[in-house]
Amino acid sequence: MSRAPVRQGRRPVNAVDVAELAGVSQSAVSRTFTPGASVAPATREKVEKAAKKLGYRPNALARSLITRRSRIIAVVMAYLDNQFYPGVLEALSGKLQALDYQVLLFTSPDGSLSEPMFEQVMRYQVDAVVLASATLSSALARECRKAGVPVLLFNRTTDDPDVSSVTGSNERGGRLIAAFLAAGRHKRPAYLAGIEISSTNRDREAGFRAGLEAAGLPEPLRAVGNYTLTGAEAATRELLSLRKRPDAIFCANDHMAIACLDVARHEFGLRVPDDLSIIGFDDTGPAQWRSYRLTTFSQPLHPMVDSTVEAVGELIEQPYQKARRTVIGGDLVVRASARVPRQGVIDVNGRRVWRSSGEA
Amino acid sequence: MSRAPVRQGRRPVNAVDVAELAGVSQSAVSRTFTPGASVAPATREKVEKAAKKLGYRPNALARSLITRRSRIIAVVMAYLDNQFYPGVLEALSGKLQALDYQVLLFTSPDGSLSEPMFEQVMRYQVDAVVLASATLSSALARECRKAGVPVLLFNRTTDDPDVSSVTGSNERGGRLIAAFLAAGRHKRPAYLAGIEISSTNRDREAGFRAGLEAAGLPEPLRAVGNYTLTGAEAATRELLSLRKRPDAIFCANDHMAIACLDVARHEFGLRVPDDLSIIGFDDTGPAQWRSYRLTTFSQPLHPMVDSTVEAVGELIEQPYQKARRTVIGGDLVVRASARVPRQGVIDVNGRRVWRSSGEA
DNA sequence: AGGCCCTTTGCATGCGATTGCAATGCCGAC
DNA sequence: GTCGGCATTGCAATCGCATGCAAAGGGCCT
Repeated sequence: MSRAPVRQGRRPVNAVDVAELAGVSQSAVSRTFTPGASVAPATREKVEKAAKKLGYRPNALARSLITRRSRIIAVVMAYLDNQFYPGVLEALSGKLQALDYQVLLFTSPDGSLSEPMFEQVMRYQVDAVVLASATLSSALARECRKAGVPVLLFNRTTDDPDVSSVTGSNERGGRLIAAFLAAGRHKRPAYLAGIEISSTNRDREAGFRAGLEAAGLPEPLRAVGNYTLTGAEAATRELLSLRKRPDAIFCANDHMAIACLDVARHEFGLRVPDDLSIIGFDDTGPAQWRSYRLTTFSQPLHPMVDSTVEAVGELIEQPYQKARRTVIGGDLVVRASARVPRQGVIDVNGRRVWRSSGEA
Repeated sequence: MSRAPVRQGRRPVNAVDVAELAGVSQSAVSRTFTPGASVAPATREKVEKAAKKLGYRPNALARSLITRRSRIIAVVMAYLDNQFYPGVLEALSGKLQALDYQVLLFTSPDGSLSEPMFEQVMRYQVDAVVLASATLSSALARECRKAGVPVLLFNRTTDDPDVSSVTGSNERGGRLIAAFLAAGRHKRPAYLAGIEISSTNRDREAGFRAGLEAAGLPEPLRAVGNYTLTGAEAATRELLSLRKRPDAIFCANDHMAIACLDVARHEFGLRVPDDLSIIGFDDTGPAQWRSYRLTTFSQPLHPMVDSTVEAVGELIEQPYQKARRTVIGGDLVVRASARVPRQGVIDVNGRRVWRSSGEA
């Protein structure tokens, strides 16, 4: 067996090499690899043959230098242990790839886009930045605008009115959950909060409180889980150790709801939903697992991602248009972790969903 | 409030602009942004002030063009719903970022590196390719070598002796699990297979069979789950519907073990581990959740990722060295999904771990 | 004061492509 | 036969930065 031919430290082949072999100019080579450029079929054929022979591939970096378009999108993520985000990442990456965009991934331990990380993002001339699960200081938002790089917030918003975002219906979800609990004759609701300053937490809680008040229920008991498993466990213990414990806990996301449910069942020996109702948010994979069967408000992955990709495309074409804030609808998916009201549960595409009487 | 200044479609600032403002040459600007270059402190200061004023950032793409190093690593992934991989991705990305490498993410629906995707990878001049959860045809491996791009297989191997890889101890893990089941007096073992052609599945099964034989147990019953949730559910139903059902199932990964456990408990009403022992592989997050408490063989994330990063670094420095195949050790972590032998369970850093008598 | 050496600086070139412009060639029409 | 027009093609400039080389500057020693 002979070893495969190896280009040991040699200069990689470029358009000039191909041009020489094909007996044409370097421009011709460039044009055969540029969709829509003017090349005679015969020329194109010669070039393609030479290119294949030499193993030539256009250098995307050099191209970006001159076109000022890298076709790279920066995606900033954290909390990949919350199943919601791997799903987002997979969908986002797949859809961007289909449009011939590449994803440059940045992960941030604490969920914030740090200054040095931001600097790297900018150096790579990305065409846009998608921030999922990362807080963006308004200083950095301004930096981006200054540099002409569109930014899109995924699953969070900010006060800055010039920053576009795509989110689920956090406020409405919280409100609906309150109504659902009220309809299920719960008396002592609790809220298990995520990261206090996050917009998702703020909006879900605001909706929940508004809904409780509208239903004539008391203010919720409250503990903070910071969107982490251990945080949620501790918060659950706190709530369930109360003299008068809650009969329902709305957890600000599924990730925490799972921890909450496990603690309730296995540490406190409670039956769910007989002794305690637990509701989540997101409808991630594990929410559907047989051991949990969470009742939860869904954030539909694909619509959210589709909308994100669309918005990114528009922002790249027209960087300075008005910010667009897209809110994607969701449903209160009824499974087995919360007591079910007598009325309002309907069937939608094989899923059980709850609609309050006030809604269509 | 005045709007932030916006560089509407204007040329971004480059090193020449900075040089002019600072009253130095463009080379000086380049040097102050190149670690280790020779610049007088006074010059550096002038340049830095000018750069800050103009909001200058070096163009990494232009730099790559000349240095022939993009500092971009392509990472190819699939199956992000198996929690093992998001963890890998997060760790890998974090560690590469710390070394000033960027991650260009490619996701592949079916886990294989397709031809057009490969083409994109190559066009972006990545310094190396890490394939996790993707099969690499040996044709493509040869292409990479030809182009001088190092490839590293994560959690899989290939027959090609020239391709480096980092894996867990699949064979040993399978063998140890067999010994563990034998020590626990199980009589009818079963194997729930992953993707048949994957190296992980092959090695785990080979080890398992060897171990069973060594222990004098019969060949395992067998069904295929293809590393998917629904596949594993179906496979479990198949196994548990057998006239003489198994008393232990080794699932080729945790992802499937969870589906297996749920089906056993909730569809067949079996008590685990009293009626049936279930063992997984990977020790991912959900394996530790209270509802599952899987006994499983661990693939230690950080050692595996560290080794990967190290190997990538070496391959970039010395692309044509001999392939290195690293195998990272793991432990049989004892939790509650399998009957525990009387002997051999010891405590390691607060984790219960099983050691066969044949081992150190 | 002169010479030597080391540090710092600028000049100029090149990395691999895209693209406006002008030149070329070929075609049919008159 | 000549010319207009269109499709192709090549030339050359350009994108933003790195870097070899030579020149300049400064400090120190004799």
